[in-house]
This record gives sequence, structure tokens and C-alpha cells, in this order.
Amino acid sequence: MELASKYNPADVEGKWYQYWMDNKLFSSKPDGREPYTIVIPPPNVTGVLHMGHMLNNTIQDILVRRARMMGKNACWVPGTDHASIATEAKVVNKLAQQGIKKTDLTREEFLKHAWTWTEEHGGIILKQLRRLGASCDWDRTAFTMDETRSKSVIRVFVDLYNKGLIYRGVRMVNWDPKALTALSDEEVIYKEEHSKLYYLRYKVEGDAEGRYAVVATTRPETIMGDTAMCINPNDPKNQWLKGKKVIVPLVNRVIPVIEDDYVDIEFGTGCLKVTPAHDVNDYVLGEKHNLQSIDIFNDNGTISEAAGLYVGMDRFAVREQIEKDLDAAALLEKVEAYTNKVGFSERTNVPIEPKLSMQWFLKMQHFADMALPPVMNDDLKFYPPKYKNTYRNWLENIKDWCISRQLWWGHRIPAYYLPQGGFVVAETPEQALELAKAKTDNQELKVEDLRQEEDCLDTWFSSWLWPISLFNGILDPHNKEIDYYYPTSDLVTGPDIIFFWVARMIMAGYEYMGDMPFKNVYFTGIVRDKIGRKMSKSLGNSPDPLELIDKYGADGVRMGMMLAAPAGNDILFDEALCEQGRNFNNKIWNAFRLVKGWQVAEMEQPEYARLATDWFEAMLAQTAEEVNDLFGKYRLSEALMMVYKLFWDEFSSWYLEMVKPAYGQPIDRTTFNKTLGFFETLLKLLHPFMPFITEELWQHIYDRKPGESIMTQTLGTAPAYNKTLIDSFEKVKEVISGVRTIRLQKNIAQKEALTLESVGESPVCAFNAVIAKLCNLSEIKTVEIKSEGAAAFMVGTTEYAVPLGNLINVEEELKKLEADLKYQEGFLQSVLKKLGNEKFVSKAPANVIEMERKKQADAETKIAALKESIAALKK
RNA sequence: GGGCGUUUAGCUCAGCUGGUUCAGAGCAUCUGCCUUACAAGCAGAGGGUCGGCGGUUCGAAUCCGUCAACGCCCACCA
Repeated sequence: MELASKYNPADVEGKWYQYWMDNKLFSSKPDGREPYTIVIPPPNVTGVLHMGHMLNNTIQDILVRRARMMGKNACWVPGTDHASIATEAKVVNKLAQQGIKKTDLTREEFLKHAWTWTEEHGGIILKQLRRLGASCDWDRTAFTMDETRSKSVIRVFVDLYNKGLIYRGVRMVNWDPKALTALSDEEVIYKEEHSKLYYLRYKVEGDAEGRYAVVATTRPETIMGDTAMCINPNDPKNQWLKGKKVIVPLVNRVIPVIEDDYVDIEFGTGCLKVTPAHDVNDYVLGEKHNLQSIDIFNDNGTISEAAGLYVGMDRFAVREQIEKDLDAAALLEKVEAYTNKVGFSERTNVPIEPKLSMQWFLKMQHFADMALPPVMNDDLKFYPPKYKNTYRNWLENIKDWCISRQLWWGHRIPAYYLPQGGFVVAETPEQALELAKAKTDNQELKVEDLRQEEDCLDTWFSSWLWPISLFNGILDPHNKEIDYYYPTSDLVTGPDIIFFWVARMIMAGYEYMGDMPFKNVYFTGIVRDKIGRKMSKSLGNSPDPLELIDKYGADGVRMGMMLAAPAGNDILFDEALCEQGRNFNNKIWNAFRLVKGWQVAEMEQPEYARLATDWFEAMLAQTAEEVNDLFGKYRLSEALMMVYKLFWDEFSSWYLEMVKPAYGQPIDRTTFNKTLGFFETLLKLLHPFMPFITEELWQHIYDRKPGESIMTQTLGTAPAYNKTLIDSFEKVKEVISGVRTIRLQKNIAQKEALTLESVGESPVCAFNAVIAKLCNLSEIKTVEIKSEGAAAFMVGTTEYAVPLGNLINVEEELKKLEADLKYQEGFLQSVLKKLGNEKFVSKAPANVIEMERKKQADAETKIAALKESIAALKK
């Protein structure tokens, strides 16, 4: 077989993915093996693969493939999320382009459009994941709005309602004026804004002197909703306002002055305008002081009829206009620059509006109480653990969850209103009717008389069931699948959804399964560009993952991501890392070309090859053990680097060079077979990181049966190995490097054979065969005194020399030796000083002192040797 | 305002219970090489007073205090 000198991923990746699929190698069914389960964080059904997904899914695939090779029954369940707000917004936009307004459609018509859109774009992202090599069990692909998942959501809602944990009520909620829905607190992102602080004059009613109170506000457009002014009763400067009434500027409504310690005396003028309908704190004050509430906004953020002024204008246009009007009416005292925090909608990025409305809530304290302990005591582990703090902080300050959304795309709340008021909650209209009949004592009621709630549920109200609902554990508890796969093993996700998703899954897990949903959570970082900026469409700094795969191969890109991805740290992505990955692919490819090109002969194994194979066997075992350890700690980047160095440095640069036969010569069968074995083990170690190239080469090493794959091979535990051998070889390498350096410095070609002398017996003389081969030495001998005109170097305390005859530059050599001598003498001084310190000798542990003594002896030996060499040169 | 984290080579990061596996890795850089697997390569080399200051200790990148810079999370000061 002829192999090109460069590896071309495009030739093999598609082929092997198809092969894996055709042979159902990703498929998992419950059996006697230990399960290893991951549920995918479901991407938005209409989304497109971005770098964040690449990182996240690469990690999951590595973990899944690794677990599979460790003999576990690995099951990675894929799926998509209906992403209520995001998808509805996309559909609304698309319809708008066709000139269709959502308000002109019925709910059913709109949903038809939404489903069409979902079917067209849905699942694109899952197809893209296949390019990456994701080994998901595709037969299990789920959708948060498919039948099983939808029924699960509804059943849970009804159950929680019946348990008294869900309630409906009028509350101040976060209103998104663009998406036209309420949001949960978690969906509001506070950003610092440079705004203005307006000082408004509120004239005091009936004041003969025409005095006025000044109120500082950032939102002058809300004065139409003012129903009181509030001062702190202990504020000396505002005592005169007690019991007075003031007149709202422009509006000319008379409102009372109320007193409450909530008001900060130090802030502004100490006077606060109270707008109960449009501010959370004002709402509380309003409740307390029994104030009227005037809602001056329409749902879309324009001014409502109730305001009386500026009706129909947008809230921000009014802010500008009212500033002018107040100024013109001499009611604006001054305007200051001011920085404050403004809440924005996570999805639509418009400023949210606090709004009083009727919504559905889930009581959270009960869930928080269950979800906190297992994480804090590490039954359920977070990697990195610093997120435990974040988690605890949220749970300890938990607030009720607003779960209703004024959207159509989602799970419709199964509450049914009765004609005469009140409602019932049931899984189906039929069951609702039964309840309604019982509740009203009216047997004449019909299904058509019931009106189902228009609102649907927050997307996360379905996501939080994901690890359970994927195995149908809600509708069919204790079925074979859920009992086998639950709790799942690892969750891989971003810390940005720790509250939205991770915490709530833990809650649902304990509520419905009585157990944690996963044993470990691996938090990835955010993918940034190489100068640390977040990747975003507007910056144009986000590469297209599929183009990257085209360019570097999936294995190259996977490796590029992993080289830069320590757990929890943000990753600074640089295409150069993919290049490094691609280069590594090529390295593996070429090593394979070399090995496969060898002619095998029945001959005795040479000494050097025997030494090399023994050493590499130990090396392989040692690395496998270390990699196991790193996987246990989820230090995947380090595990990859470990294998990378093993393959490139130890295997390619050292081992292959050691056993490589001379040009045109055959290799002995023993060495050849061992080398193939090593290669196969290396491929297995690499496979979780780079699935495609490893499969391609694994298939070529030996003849394989149809359907066989490296994917399902076992790695097993690392065998015992000879550590002393590895240590000795490190010295051997140093000797070889020493000779190479001399060749380089003296410009001696590799072809020219040299002699090596060791002054005294070399501690690694057992490996002379290897040294001789790699350095092209005609002889290695032990001498008492090295030859005249030899270039020398030291390894440990042994001196080695290469006789060069007249090639040596005495002056240069002396300079080098003297510099070395100076260093060694300085070093010896510092050691002696330490040993001369009585406190050190009396307090330091014996082994530390022993080490210092050894250092002293070694340094003295070296100094003696150096002095001798110098003396010899000076002769 | 509260909490958490980070700061080690030009870049990205390891460095556990203080002590030759303590100053490391990869990449980048520099110098030689088109040596018959690989120039997407081979062989070598240089580079850091471990953010600042103080303390504990025989001994500190590592423990304590403090300051600084950066980052993240949470919080209703208009």
C-alpha cells in the first residue's frame, strides 16, 4: 500500500463516521456492564454550531470514548431544546419578512409556522456534531417538545401544583417589552450604564412661598405613575415636608408625602418619587402605605392611556422629550451624569421593565433545601470546585421561580379556567373537566366551557427534567432504562447556566428520582479569541467550526481546542493550535508510514533493539498510568499533552530511531511485532482525543474483521513497569545528546564514526549498544584518563569524552570548562553554607540533610574532574 | 456594597501535604541541517529575582498578613 507523505483527513473522516454508524457502535442498551452516561446539554433546535459547542462536545466525546474503552457501557444521549423565547423570536422575524404579523395569526396558525421552521432548521446542529466525531447514540435523539418530554413536563407541573408548590399571583416581574413576556430573575442581566440623574421640582401644594421639593430620578418618564413622594422621617432637611402634599410636575396630580426609613437620607435630596407600578421597591412601599398604582406602560414599552401624557410614545423617546418639557416649564433643577445598573433581557437584549402582572410561580425553598447538601459535601462533585461557592450563594438566597411566559412556542400551562371563575389543573382537558365538574358541582359542564391558560412554561422548566425525561423516568418510573442509566455520570456544561440548568436539574433529580442527576459536573470555560475577547458575530472573531474542520481535520481541531482548555478557565482560541493538532496528525501518519515500510526478516533481535523495546514498554505503562490518573481528575488537556509527548518525543524521536534498521536493511520479527503492538497501544491512548486518524491507522496495522473498531477495544489498567529502567534511559539520552552537541559544535557529519570514552565506568554501560547506534560510534571504552584533544561533557558525576585529535579548539574548551568549574564551586559553597548552619542541621529532617550531603559529594567529584581536564588542556 | 478567583519564560498554562521530579511543559524565538517516515520535519540553544511589600520558618512560587492589577458571580439605593 502506498501512503502519501501527508495525512489527508478529508479522505477518511466521513468514511469512518459512516462505518461507526453502520455498525451501531454508538448504540447503548442496558446490560451487565457498568453504565457510563452523559446527557448532552441540548443546543437550541434552530441553532448553528459555534466554538462553544465545539469545545463542550469535544470534551463530552473524549469522556464517552474513553469510558467506552475502559469497558463501560457508554451512552451519550443527544437532543435539542425548543428554546422558547429565542425560537419564537426567530419565527416572528421570519414571518415579519413575509409581511405576516404574529398578532394576525391564531395560536394554532403560529405554531404551525413554528413547527415548519423547526423541521426545516431543527437538527442541523446535530448533523454538524457528527463532523466533529461525536459518538452519540443517535437513535435516542430527543427534543424537549417531543411527545415524551412534553407529557413529562405537564405531569410534573400538575404534580407540583397538587403538592402546593406552584401558585399563581400578581407580582412585580421582569417584563421584556420586545419579546412581550415575563422573565425569571435569572434571565435578567445587569449592565452598568452611563445615564443621567434628573432633579425634578415637585411644588408643594398650597405653599404661599411657592416652595418645592426636589426629587432625583433616573427615570423621569415614570412621573405619570407617581402616587406619592417619600422622605425619611429622620431626615432633618426634609422635616418641613411632613404631612404636606406635592404636585407632580407636568402631570399636575396632587400626591401625598409619606415617610419611610427605606429612603436614604444621603442620596440626592432625600426625597424619593414613588411609582408603585414600575419599580420593585416602590411597589413594596406602595403595598405598605396603601398607595394607588398607575401602570403607565403598554406591554411593548410605549406609554399607555393611563399616563395621560405622551400616550403611544416609546419609553426612551419620552425620556428625552420630558427633559425638554420639564426644562421649559422650569421644573427641572439640574441634570447630572450618573452611572447605574440597568437590567437587560438575556434573550432580546432590551432593558427590562418591572411590571405588575399575573404569573405562575414555583416555590423554591423546598428544592434548595434538597439540592444544597450533596454539592457542599462533594457527593456530587463540581470541577473546578470553586463553583460550589457560586452554587451555594444562589441556593441560600433562593427566590421563587417565575415559570410562566407569555409565548406560544413552548409547553402550554395545563390550567383550565372555569366559566364562573377559578381554575383547575390537570394533564388533559378531559381530566380537567372531571375536576371542574367536581369543583363546581355542575355536571353540565363541557370541555368547550373550559378555557386553557394561554401562557406557556419557561424553557428551563422542561430542561430541568432532561436527565430523567430522556429515559422516560417521569412517565414510567423505575423502567429498565432509567434504573440502569440514572444517575448519569458526567455533565459537561458552561458555568453561565449553573442556575438556569445545573442547579434546577439537581433539584428535579432529588424531587423525582430521590437521587442526584449526575455524579460530576465539568464546567468548561468560555471560548475567547487569542487576545481574550469573547467570540461574537459583531466582532467577527468567531471562526466557523466547519471551515476549521475542513482545513485542519476534525482531529486537528479537537486537539487544538483541548490543548488550550483547562477546566473552568476560559480558553483563548488560536487557529495556530489547530495547526499544531494537524501537525501531530501528520506526525502519527508518518510514523506509521515508516513502520509499515519495513521489511521483516527472521533474524535474531539485536541488543540495541532489545534494550529499546524493554524501555519503551516501561515508558508506555508509566504514561498509561499517569493518563489514568489525569482522567480521574478531569485534567484532560494534561492527559492529551502527556500522550502527545509520549508519541512525538519518546516514541518517534527516541524509540523509532533506536530500532530503525539501516537503509535497505530488514528488521527482525521480534522488534517489528513489538513495535506494532506499541503503535496499537498508542493509538488506543490517542483515540478518545483523535478518533478518526486512530481508527484509520488501527485498521491498517493488522487485518481486521468487518465491524471491528478501535472504538470498542479496551485500554484496561496499566501493567506494572520497571521504573529504574526509565531512569537509566534518561541518562542514556543525556549521553547521546552530549555526543550530538559535540557533532554539531565541531561540524562533524553523522556519517563519520566516532569513539566515546567514559572516564571510569559508565553507570549506563549496559546500554552501550543503544548509544553506539544513535551516535554512530565505532567504540565505547572505559578509560582512566581521557585522550588528549578530546571534547568532554558530564552526565551526572561521570565524565564522557570524544577524542577529536587536532579538531579541538583548546582555548574555547578551556573557557567552557572554567565557566563550569566556577558554577560548580559556587554551588558547592551554597551547599556547604547550608550544612554549616547549625539550625539547619539540628532542625531539618534527616533525609533533607542526607540529600545536601549527596549534593556536596557530587559537586566535589565534578570539581575534581573539571580541574583535571583543565590541567590536561593547559599542558 | 458582599463573595469568589487569577497574577510563574514572549504567549497559554502545570507546579498536591513548604526541602533536587523546584524553578517546569507546550507553543513561539534563535542556530545548524532538503540525513532515504515526516521541512506540517530533524538536531541543538537561549529565556523567569514565581505581581509588590512585610511576616512565620533552618528553609517560601508554595503558609499568613497587606497592597495592587485583572476577571467572574451576587445585591432593590432612586
